Amino acid sequence: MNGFYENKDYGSLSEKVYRFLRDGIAEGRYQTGDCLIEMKIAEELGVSRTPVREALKQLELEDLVSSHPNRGVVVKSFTSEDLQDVSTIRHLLEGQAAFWAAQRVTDEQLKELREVVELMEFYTAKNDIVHLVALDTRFHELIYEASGSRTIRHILASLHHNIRKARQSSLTLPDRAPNSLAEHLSIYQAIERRDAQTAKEQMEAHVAVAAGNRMSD
Amino acid sequence: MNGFYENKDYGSLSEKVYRFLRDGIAEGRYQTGDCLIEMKIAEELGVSRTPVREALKQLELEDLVSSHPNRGVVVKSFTSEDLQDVSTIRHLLEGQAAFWAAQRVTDEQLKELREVVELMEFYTAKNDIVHLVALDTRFHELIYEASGSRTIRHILASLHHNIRKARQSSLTLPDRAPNSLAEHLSIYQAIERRDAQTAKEQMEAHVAVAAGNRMSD
DNA sequence: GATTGTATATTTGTATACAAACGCTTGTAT
DNA sequence: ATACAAGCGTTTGTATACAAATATACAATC
Repeated sequence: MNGFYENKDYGSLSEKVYRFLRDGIAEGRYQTGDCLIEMKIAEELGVSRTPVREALKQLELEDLVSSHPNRGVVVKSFTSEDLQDVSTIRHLLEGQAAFWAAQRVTDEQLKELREVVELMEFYTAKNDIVHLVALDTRFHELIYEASGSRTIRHILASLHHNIRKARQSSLTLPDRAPNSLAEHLSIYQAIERRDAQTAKEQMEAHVAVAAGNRMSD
Repeated sequence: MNGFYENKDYGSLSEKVYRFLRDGIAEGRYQTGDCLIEMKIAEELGVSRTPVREALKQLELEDLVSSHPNRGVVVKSFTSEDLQDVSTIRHLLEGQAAFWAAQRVTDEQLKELREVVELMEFYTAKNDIVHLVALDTRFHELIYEASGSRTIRHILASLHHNIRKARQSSLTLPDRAPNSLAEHLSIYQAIERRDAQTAKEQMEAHVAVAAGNRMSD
């Protein structure tokens, strides 16, 4: 099958279609320039056009596809310059998120962050890349959360998908894990002692390195 | 009437409904916490639920409303902290946009920018606030354009609506016009001589002041 | 009196039917 | 042969009908 029904079955059909298409674009199953026809997708997935339309609308607002009126939607292209720009923007925003997180983090959030870092130490020792990637994502999400800024969370979540697509061909480099751990630890420690400026600088350095060799998410 | 049919009649119905609701939220016609019921809006506007759904979906993705499953969508609240955060984020991104604009601007775009600044001089002398506000918006949009970054344009356009809503009660201060002109001129000059760092700094200063007393858009 | 179960109303989620717009092909006239 | 127009097929845009989910009100039972 096409994997559609293997999705978790929580969420509405629109949600499922959305995830199916979004992942399809990120994984390259839908290529740049491909035309996404509502009817075809609906038939393939065994649903009606309505949830497909909603999914396409969402993709359009996330800038992953562009809709030509009465002509269909096509998968947008991402130049390497686009990717570069997204990295820079993420650099700016992640730094600011860390800054705010240091100022606004709650004890509960700090505890969660600490746990993530400790797990990172554990899996780094075992060189377990799969878990480390998941923990990295979790670490960053916790910081967005701790920043207390709805807007920054919103923007970074939206950028996430662009990054995924842009990154489909550039592979993860595993060797960076130990360095990555040290960086995460520095960020955590700065936040723990409420040192906003340092937290920001450490995060900027971390994102800059990650952007350079495409490791963390 | 409710003003819906006074909209320009280009664009689809969904577009028109979207603009109607978005402006309604920005202008306070829909208050924080209000429930937006598809059927009611559809009846009020004399359209079916389908375009209303699309409009609500878009508003949700712009973070202006939140949708509770099977309960309806409600207009989100904006705390003063949210507004503060949006200003900071805008500060960062506008600075970066100016930086890139200085590096990437085309002669054609430079000419347009110059024309806008000259018009600003003209209307500042006449103290014509209405035209100045429009020109200010135009100036910033041209810089987004010149930055060549699709992503930054996308994010800033989206923030624009949040800012509009958050700002509904804080009025425009007219006295700043002469200072504002000088700031725009400095930014333009830095871009003209391709001085990216200065363009960025000037823009950041400009946005910071504007955020402080709510003048420019 | 409090709690729980059921019926009902409200609202969203999805499917389908129909209309309008656009591109493309084909046919005809010059 | 080429230019232009008419017709057809494809695809989106919109309306409507129906199904599913949830809250609410009310009654029954403990």
